[in-house]
Amino acid sequence: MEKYLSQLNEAQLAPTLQKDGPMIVIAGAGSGKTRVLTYRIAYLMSQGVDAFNILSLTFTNKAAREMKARIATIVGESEAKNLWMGTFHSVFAKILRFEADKLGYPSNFTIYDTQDSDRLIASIIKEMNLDKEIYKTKQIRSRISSYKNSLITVKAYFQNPELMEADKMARRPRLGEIYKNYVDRCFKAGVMDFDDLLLKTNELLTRFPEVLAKYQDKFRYILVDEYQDTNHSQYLIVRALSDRFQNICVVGDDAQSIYAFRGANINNILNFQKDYEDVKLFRLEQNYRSTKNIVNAANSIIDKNQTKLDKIVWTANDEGAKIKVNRSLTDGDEGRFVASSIFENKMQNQLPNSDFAVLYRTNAQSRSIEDALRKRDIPYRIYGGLSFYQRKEIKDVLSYLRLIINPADEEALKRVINYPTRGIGQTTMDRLVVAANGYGKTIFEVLQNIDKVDVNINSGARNKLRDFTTLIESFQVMNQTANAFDLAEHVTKASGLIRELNKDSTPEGVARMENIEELLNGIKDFVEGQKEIADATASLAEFLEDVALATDLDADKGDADHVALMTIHLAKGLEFPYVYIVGLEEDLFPSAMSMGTRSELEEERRLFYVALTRAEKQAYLTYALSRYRWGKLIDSDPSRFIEEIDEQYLDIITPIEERRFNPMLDADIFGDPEPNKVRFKKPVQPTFKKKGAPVSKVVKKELPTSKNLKPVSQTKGNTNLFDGKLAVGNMVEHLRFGKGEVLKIEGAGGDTKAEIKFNNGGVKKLLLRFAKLEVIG
DNA sequence: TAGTAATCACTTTTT
DNA sequence: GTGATTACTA
Repeated sequence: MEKYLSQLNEAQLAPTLQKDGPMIVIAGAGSGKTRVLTYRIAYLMSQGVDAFNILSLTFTNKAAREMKARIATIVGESEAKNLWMGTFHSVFAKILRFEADKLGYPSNFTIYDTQDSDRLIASIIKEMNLDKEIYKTKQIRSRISSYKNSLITVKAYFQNPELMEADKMARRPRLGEIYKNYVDRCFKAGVMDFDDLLLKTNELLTRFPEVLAKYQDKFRYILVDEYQDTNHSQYLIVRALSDRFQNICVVGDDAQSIYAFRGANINNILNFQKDYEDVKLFRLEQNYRSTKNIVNAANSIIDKNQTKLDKIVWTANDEGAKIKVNRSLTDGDEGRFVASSIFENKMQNQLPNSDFAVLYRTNAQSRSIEDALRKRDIPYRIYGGLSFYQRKEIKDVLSYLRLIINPADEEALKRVINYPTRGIGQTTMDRLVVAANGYGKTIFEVLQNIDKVDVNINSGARNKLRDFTTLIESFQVMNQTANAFDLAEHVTKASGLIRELNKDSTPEGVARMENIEELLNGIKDFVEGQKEIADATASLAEFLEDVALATDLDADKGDADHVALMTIHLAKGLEFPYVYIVGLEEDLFPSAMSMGTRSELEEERRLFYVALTRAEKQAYLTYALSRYRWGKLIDSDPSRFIEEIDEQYLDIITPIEERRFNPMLDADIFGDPEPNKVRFKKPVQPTFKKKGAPVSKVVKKELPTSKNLKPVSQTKGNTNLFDGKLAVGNMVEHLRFGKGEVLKIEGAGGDTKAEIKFNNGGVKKLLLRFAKLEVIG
């Protein structure tokens, strides 16, 4: 232990050795807080505290795993294993599973993700015959979510005239009813959503004093990381559990509070000292991560915020290079700048790809960066966005598995009952829902008694329903004996999922197939790791829980060498030698939706602070003068955040100036006489004739108004794919090159080349890649 | 009911 | 620029 403690500086050592009592560590960015947490836990154990009595709540499961591994090297694997470590959601899901019967839930409850919640809310709104223009699913979901996070139950809602009045004013008087129906349906389905995992934990701890006492006694030492991002519900859990022994250690940085939108309450950290008696306060202010330039620049930004704790972050590191600021014409140029800059830095300094990260405000921004990196053959990985487990094909498999574990799971059932198609249509489904609601039973129970219940379903459909029920029941039988992997593999085959996917030989279809294989491999790994657990049901349920609560970062195997692309939110807690913060434009960052109030803007500013402090050696800030947003080219101004940085830390590659028409900069690369006008205000949706027409037959048609082309398939939304790849519909807006004639098309698939003669006389050679066109000649 | 085409809704961030 | 939903047709 001694030799580890000697690695800490004085400021880090003090909180590490503070064994008992309430304490708060205000830890500036890059000040080694993870190290303090890790060593503090190891120290506690060396002082005789039993690992079983320590609860450590982290922000991601990955962080928990890494910390645990580190502790294991100090105190030994077998002891470290006994620590309770993980996110709030995963730790309390485990406890809830154990105590489920007290709250009337089955211990095999399944978890609804946001998409499941949305679908359920949408169907409730439909069943209630409400106007979906007024009752917007996502808005309703977010209302319900914030009620839950503030511990406003349905009952509390109806006892609170103010809330009801507020919803009435918002023209949604029946929101309470939707809330009630939603909660009832989840309960009946034996399902919890993300917020329930916290809400129900609170309910458990308040309603059952003996349960509270049990866990208070168990978790004698509690540590909470990223305390600035806890919401009210989490706050109450921590308070309740730590109430008896008061051995509570919270770590955080108010300057990095960036989750207010999901209910995080910055006051939790600001007021911690008022919540407990004799709170010891520690500050970690020395930054070990970044250069002086970066640290000072970051300080100069956060200074603009009014709400903050006193803290001076400093560093003894080198001065370092100034922060480079780059302006581009378009988002495409911005991507190319980032890619070539990464390329140059890599070459000059012989660096691995993993030294680089590109951070952005919104997931949608990844595309232009991706395209540019791909062109330069720089390996990258996108984190977040649509995570692996949210992909359609994966959710389909998981839904089968969920249904096996918990046949009451309504959303899982709705998802798979007719996929692959079995002739069970919307009408049948609607009647089943009506029957289930009428009998107060779950849909699956209705299915199991389909011959005894009174439903208006003809015998053909009945047979199909019976087949489906039998199929699921056979899976359930298999689940009694088989392990999760064998079962899952059997399910993908017996359900017809594999057959369905095999029909699709497009690259996307193949990718979906590979994803399923990857999922099966994941289950296999999980099973191997769970060998000691005899109960197969428990292990499948546990796998599903892990999956439901996994973050995209958790899935990172960390082996491949790639550039990381992610939102700033996801980058919290990470660090990279080279960081590119892109899209620094007004309305994008700060987001147009967060400029209404000072507190919103301050949160955006903290977000920028987080982004900048990820960089160790060099930071780049980039912005574009115009950018494609929701398919249209939009002009943009540089972000105010760039100007807020003290100039002395910046190296402006391109001057910051207001966006004005500038013939030098704005000259249209396609020779468009009216460069500032978007030619086609509304994209013309070409309609096509004759399916599967060979390329050679149709290339002479006029773009984009041609009525004579026929897309081979519509694989995604309104992207009309022509002969696999040519996106005629997109071409109109994307290149705004006006009408023209296709002279020649060479090749097919991802590398199709097309030569197009435009009506203004120009001839361009285009490369079609990933349903996008790029000018190559 | 299944399959295809058109339209909608989204873009703030996530457990 | 795209996935999801809805509308239409066979």
